[in-house]
Amino acid sequence: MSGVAEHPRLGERLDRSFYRRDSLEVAPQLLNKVLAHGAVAGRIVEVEAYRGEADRASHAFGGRTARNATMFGPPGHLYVYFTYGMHFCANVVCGEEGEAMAVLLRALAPLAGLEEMRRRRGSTRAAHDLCSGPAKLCQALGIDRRLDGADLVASDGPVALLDDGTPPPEAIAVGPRVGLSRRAGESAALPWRFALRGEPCVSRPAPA
DNA sequence: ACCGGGATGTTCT
DNA sequence: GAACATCCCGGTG
Repeated sequence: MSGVAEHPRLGERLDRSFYRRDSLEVAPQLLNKVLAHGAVAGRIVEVEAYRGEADRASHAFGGRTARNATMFGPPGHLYVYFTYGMHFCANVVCGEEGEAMAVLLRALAPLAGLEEMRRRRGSTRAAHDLCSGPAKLCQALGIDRRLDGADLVASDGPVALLDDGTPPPEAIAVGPRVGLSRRAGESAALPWRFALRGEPCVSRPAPA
């Protein structure tokens, strides 16, 4: 049974065709969409595009492995990975199967289930800090490795990406991706991070 | 405000 | 053994 079905007013699921495009095109269009896991949901305010085996910053660089298998699969699925010994991060798989394109979800503005978020994240936290980072939002929504590969399009999928009718953002801040290391090389400077301008829930201040 | 280090374990060299 | 698409807390200015 899907928890999302208990809250149909949050919006309508995006369909497969939404994801079947270059991650650079999908990324800015994910802003203002809604990510929901059960009764807990937030509006997407910050994302980053990763673009397949040629992208030195991507987990897909160097080809398919056990960890990144979901990225090489069909679009419209969730790629969840574990990092730094304690955190999970979530991506949306884009493009065509085998292209290994994805969009990292970096921050949400909390919409529903704030009590549950606070219980998972720690009760002393301000609302704007519940989902203001890629690992924070996974913790707040209860997303972990069990949800790697979850289908975002299937009506009974445990995680949903929804359009709730909010219009596309008027002002999008664009800048370099966050947290990349030496291996990323020159691609670390590419402006593939997108955020809502003036949004308090982003993981760090929007670039100029 | 900024900066540094520790937590913690999976993945890849 | 090193690196890691991070986060949190405690130091200093």
